[in-house]
Amino acid sequence: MKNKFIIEMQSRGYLHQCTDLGKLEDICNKKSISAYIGFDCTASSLHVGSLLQIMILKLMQKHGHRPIVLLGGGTTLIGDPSGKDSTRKILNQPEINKNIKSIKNVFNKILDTKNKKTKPIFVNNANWLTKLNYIQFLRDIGSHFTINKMLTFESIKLRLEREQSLSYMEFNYMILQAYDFYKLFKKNNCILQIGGSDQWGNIVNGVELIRRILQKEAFGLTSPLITLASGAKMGKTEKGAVWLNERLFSSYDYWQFWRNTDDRDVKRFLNFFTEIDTDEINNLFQKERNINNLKVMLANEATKILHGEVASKKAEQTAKETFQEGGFGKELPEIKVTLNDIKKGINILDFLSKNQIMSSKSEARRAVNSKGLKINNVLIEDEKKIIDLNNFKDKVLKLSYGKKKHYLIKII
RNA sequence: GGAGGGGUACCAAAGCGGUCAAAUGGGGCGGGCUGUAAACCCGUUGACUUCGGUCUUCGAAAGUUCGAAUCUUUCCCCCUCCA
Repeated sequence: MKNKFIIEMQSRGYLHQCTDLGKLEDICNKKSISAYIGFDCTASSLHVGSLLQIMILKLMQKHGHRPIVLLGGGTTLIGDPSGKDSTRKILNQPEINKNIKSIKNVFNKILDTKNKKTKPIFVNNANWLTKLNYIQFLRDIGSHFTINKMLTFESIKLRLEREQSLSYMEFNYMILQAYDFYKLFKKNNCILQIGGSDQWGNIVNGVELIRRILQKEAFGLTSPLITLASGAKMGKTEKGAVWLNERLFSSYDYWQFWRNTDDRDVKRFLNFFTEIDTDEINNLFQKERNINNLKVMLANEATKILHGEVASKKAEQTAKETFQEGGFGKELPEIKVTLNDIKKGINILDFLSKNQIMSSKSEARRAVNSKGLKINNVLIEDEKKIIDLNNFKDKVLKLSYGKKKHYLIKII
């Protein structure tokens, strides 16, 4: 029997594979379930690459199910070999704990933490993994895995085929992930693990472990790998990776990231990254002639979900002022300078390289020579240009590099 | 353990004594066109510069030479084949 949650998973394009979709639907129809997704804690923030997973958790909540967010404090100590050509940098526990704390903020922003019934549960697998007894673990869990089978998994096979070294430590990752699922199944009655399509093998292992040890059925479900129309990896901008933490990637830049979506990706992204109804999205595409309006909508909605309505509005307003009116949008990145420095006058090249707008004076020089730099919308053609008080209006100056990068230089 | 091949800029890959800050392609960045899109076209892509040049780079170190990415030695790493 069809289930609303699963139907929406499908219509939004979140669903790639499931161990037993029919049965899962039956269960979802009868009761609300708990499902978990594990997240890697190698950085102090997740980036848009993880956003799809988080949106799935959000969708669960919408349909009355409870998400469990596993912050892999334990597994990050090992490093998942899936989709990696080489061993990852190994972090120590204090670093990981710091990352977990920082990453948690994002979930609290995106997910609904008010509704008691669907409030997310945060777990850290370091709590059980670091306490394991090696011999006991080998006997209880290790005995259920055969090397023969493990060698057939894509993540392992690939590394072996390419003759890239795979340490015994990494080889154990999938067992640990399977154990996580087993643990959560027992402890939190979590019957479903969700992940990206690259996690399929790891997830299935967990499902099988639960069946072997407990003779109970658990489910696995994966989301598709997001590919960009251009073929590039999602989540790169001229400012680097698109982080979800505001401290690393401002809400204005985040808005811009979505605003700059390729035409061909807009529809999919509206489904993936906003809560607009799928039918409504189809409708919009029929009615709206100007796809740019839909990009603005995408940017507004996506930013709202992560950074809130106020930030989203501000970003939209700034974009309008900056791009349509050529003005000074309030949310543009700010660079502060002292009145004294400006009175003395500062060479444009020195200014650019000292404030990290450019990585070197040579780069700054190139920018000027290729007509890429503007002050207050006026092209700078002389690399000897001195910035002084005359360039400021009300203590503010707008510096533009290319068409998309704008900065407000403020005198403090 | 034996035999061979190789490590060059963000990536791939040429160069194999001077004309090499290093061909070419991809990527990045800037410009043009446009719609803050795509495609396409042009430019650019080590640092510093008084724009004359100067300095640091071709796995690491030492050496040969007027001169080395290019030759020699040692070391480190990777790959292929044999055991």
